[in-house]
Amino acid sequence: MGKTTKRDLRKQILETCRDFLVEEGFGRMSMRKIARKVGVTATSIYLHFQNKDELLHTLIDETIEELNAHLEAAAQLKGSPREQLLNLAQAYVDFAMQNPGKYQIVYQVRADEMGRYPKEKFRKARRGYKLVSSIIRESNKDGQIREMAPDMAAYVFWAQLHGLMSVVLSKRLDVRVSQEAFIEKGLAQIVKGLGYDDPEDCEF
Amino acid sequence: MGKTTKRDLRKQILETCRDFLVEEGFGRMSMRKIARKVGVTATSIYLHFQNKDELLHTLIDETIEELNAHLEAAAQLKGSPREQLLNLAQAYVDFAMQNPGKYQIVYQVRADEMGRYPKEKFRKARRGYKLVSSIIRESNKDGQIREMAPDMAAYVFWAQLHGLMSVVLSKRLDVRVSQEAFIEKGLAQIVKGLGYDDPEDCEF
Amino acid sequence: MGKTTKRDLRKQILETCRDFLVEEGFGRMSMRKIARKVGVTATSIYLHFQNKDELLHTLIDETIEELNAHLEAAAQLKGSPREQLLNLAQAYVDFAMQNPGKYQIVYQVRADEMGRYPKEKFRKARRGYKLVSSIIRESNKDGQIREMAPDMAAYVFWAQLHGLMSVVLSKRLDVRVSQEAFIEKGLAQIVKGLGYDDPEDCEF
Amino acid sequence: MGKTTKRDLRKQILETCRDFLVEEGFGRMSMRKIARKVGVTATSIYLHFQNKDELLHTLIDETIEELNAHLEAAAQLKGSPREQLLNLAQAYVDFAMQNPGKYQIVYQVRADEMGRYPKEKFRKARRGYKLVSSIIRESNKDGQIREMAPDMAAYVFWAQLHGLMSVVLSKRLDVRVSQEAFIEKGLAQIVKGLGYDDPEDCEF
DNA sequence: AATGAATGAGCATTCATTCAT
DNA sequence: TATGAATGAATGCTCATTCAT
Repeated sequence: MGKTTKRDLRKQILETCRDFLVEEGFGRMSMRKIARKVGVTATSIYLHFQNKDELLHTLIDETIEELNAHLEAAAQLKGSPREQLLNLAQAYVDFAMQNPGKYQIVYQVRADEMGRYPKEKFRKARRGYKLVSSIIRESNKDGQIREMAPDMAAYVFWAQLHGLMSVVLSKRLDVRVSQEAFIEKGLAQIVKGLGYDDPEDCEF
Repeated sequence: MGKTTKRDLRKQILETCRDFLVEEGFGRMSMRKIARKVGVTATSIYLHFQNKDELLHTLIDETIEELNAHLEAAAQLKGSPREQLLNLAQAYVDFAMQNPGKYQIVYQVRADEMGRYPKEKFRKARRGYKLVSSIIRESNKDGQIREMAPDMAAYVFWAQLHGLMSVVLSKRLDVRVSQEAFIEKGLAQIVKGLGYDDPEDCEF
Repeated sequence: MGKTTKRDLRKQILETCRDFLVEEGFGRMSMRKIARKVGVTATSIYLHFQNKDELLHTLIDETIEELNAHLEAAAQLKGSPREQLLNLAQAYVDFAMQNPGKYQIVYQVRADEMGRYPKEKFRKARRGYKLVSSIIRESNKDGQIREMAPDMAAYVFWAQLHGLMSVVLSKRLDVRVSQEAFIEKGLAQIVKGLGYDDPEDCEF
Repeated sequence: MGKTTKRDLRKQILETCRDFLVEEGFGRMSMRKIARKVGVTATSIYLHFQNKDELLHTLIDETIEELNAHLEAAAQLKGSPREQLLNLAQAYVDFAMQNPGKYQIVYQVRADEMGRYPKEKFRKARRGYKLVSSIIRESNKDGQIREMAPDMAAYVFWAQLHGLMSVVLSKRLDVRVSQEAFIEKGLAQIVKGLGYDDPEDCEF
């Protein structure tokens, strides 16, 4: 059991790093602070990560992987195109709300603050786009919606979603407004913007 | 005129500060660097700003003011509610595209990175919400749209808009996608999400 | 008077740096040690020198300048070519014996230890060569010696002289051997090697 | 054979240590770097050497032994005293040119950089002096030269030789000057300085 | 309104070494 | 004979800030 706890130093470091990154931002995160919080010498971090950059990149990589897994799981669920879109969006929202730290690392930490993080890697985070654009294409065939630029529409879809989460997580939302209602309304407007009629809206 | 240039030290500091903030991120901005670039001693900054935080807060304050002025100017323009909304959105987009640095200071610099920036001040940035929600209310009367939660809809409107700009400015948009087309499509989906039919779409 | 002492911080740093360089070698010399010995914070050094390299280069530059001045002063003295050579050599020896630290900085600190010290600068230390080779050329005209390669002979002359000082200063000379006698004998052998007969040796 | 390679770890360490010492200087040599290059853990070095100092001292010891062996081999060669001296000098030069690293470890690495290397050990490097002084004594009997202080002359001889090699190996020799010619001329001047006439010079 | 000198705290990183395995 | 995890001290350097001038 001593083993179990000790062996997880690597994991502990990553988690503590994430905490600092989210709570204090990249600029104020430091190897020493992480070490202090974890309870080891700063030197020990270097036994697990070559340097600050590598630590950071590992963090980003693993988090992107995790988010992608979430989205892909949601993509398995069946339903009408509109439902499928909402499933995806909901998975995204859930991930963000349940792991705000992780979400912010993938989407909000400023690119240049990320040091020399290889730009292409961020593109892995784009896996979601394809899922959405293929659903839209599907809907086109059905005739349910008429979307001439499905890829672009998919980009817009994610950007809008990101806008919602960004406002919620950065705590810039008016405190008198319910987060849940805001998100629900947001999702509705987003799919409506894509051309899907709200079934309740036009029920006759 | 030697005077004129000298007198502007305060302004120069603010501008240089903004440059660093945008180009290198909060973490790498420093009083010394600002001073060096401006051509004065670091000490001199303290004659104009009590400390780093105050400098930063001033910067944010002034930038929010400027953005608000832009939006209010756009709100003066006449037109149908849909046109008015698009005018506002366009003003916002223009400001962001023409002053990406300023935009990022108001909307993207992470709250906690901003040091101890008083949270309420960010709410000044919300003046835009009211403009939008009153337009929506107007439309409701017209019967053009039927929106039961105009305030919430306004919040979503801005969040989505912010999502678009955020993706564009953080350079996470796929390079093969035209920024202009993306923004145009985005605006279209946003207003459509609010219930305004695209006049070209369903014109007969 | 407080002034006088304070203002000399730059000089103090240079001298302390030299001490460490000579006593402990480049590798063990450190900004912090210098600062501690001088009685200031390490940071203060950076008010006078941009970084460790610049401090080092300044030290080398100034020391080379000083040695050159010594040699040039000696070159003014009149006398037979042999005497002139001995004057130069003696000036060199005197400088080395009186300022062992400075001497070692110019001639013994390993080139690559010197960090990125621009190679050409070391060539300034060669000013002595020209003085010697011109004396040799002079002697050739006199017929006193017959030296077909005066430049090369000058190089050898200095190298031998450096060999002598190097042995003395690195304390590798047998302690039972008198330094003065060693140097005197050394100078004699060196000029003899150039072809100048020792006047006392073969006087009739 | 796997064994053979493994068993040589001690030797590999010594050699890698020498490489670093020569290429990067004492200051930049480190146990970790050696270990990394050799392909073992830093800890492993401690199985062969008590600490950094012992590793260093072993290196010096062995290298001095090797140089001495070279000189003694050269001392076996027959010939006139002048030839014998030149043989010795040539052996020294050859060793230095073929093993610049080893040479520098014995003669150029600064004494105090060597940590607490016991000073007396350097005296073993003096074995060459005796060889030279006995040759000079021999010449005195022949009447070929008249040298009243053979020991001192021998010291000077080696110091001059060291001066030559030092200039060559520290790359302070003007690049336009041929190393070979420089050394040849140097040797000639050195023996001439001892009183041996150059046979070609005064052959009739 | 501005400077120059100084500080103390912090940072990323490297190092020699130890210890349990 | 070797490793992996850990440490404590050190290094070069930057930073925000203060103070006397």
